[in-house]
Amino acid sequence: MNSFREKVFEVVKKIPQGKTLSYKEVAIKAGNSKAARAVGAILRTNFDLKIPCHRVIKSDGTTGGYNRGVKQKLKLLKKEKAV
DNA sequence: CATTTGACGCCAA
DNA sequence: TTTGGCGCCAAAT
Repeated sequence: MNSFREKVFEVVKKIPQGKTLSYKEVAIKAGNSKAARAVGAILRTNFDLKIPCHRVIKSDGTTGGYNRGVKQKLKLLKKEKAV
């Protein structure tokens, strides 16, 4: 974790299957409770399949966006949360 | 280097 | 409940 993004990646990678964290939660775990926006920017610019970014949603409960398409994100969440 | 944009969050009206 | 405004951070231009 040499930068904030590294921390964000670590946090998101640690999200267990069937669970979802809000951008703010991820930001807090990464060390900046106000960097929710930055988390989205980071996940958006970083395409890493090792990062289950589909488990990161808004605090409102809405999914937000996804680099593979919101439809895919909804489907993944539905499947993972359903189990 | 300065400015703008955006997968966000919270508050007030 | 919905809309508008402000704050915060990282990446893109």
